[in-house]
Amino acid sequence: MIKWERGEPVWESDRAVWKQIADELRGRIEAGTYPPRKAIPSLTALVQEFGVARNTIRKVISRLSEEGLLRTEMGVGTFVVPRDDR
Amino acid sequence: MIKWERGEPVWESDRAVWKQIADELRGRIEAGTYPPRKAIPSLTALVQEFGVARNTIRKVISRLSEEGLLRTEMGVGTFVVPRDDR
DNA sequence: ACGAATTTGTGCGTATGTATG
DNA sequence: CCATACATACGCACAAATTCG
Repeated sequence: MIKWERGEPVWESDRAVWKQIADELRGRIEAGTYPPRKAIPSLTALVQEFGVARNTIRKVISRLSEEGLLRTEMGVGTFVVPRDDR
Repeated sequence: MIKWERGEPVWESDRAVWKQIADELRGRIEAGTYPPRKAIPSLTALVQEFGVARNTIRKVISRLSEEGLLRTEMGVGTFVVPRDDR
């Protein structure tokens, strides 16, 4: 879980930022904060929330997609794959 | 298979460059041009050969690694995974 | 023990293309 | 036409790990 200070995430120095964000989003998916079949926030929104570059968020989405947790529809959004569909 | 003209690769316009390079390297692995357990050329070497950006080659390596064809050791190189180990 | 060279890893910025609404 | 959103591709800088002299 990411620690926050003054509205800014505090990154652990010994793990890649993208991995920390991936864990965070994975947690939100498991917790239902991002519900099944619903779109997660847009790339831009996640970039703003975590204060990182586009490519970093794209790497996270890419990884979670490989894990089967997310499915992207070009030009539409990125959606949480229901557990039954994985 | 990538077409070459005057020492420069000719990219098909309807497919992503990184996919064309991925197919090329996959072919070299299957053909034994890049033999099992041996290191493929370095990122820098591939960047020079294909005349593309580092990130583009990294995406190719990343994909082929996901497919189980390659295995990377940081600071050492990227190696062809023998068929028996896949 | 040290440092340089090599190689892969991470992160950022930017631009352009494609698809949808 | 415009806004939004994802896809591809370029460049740059620095970090981390390994190898070798």
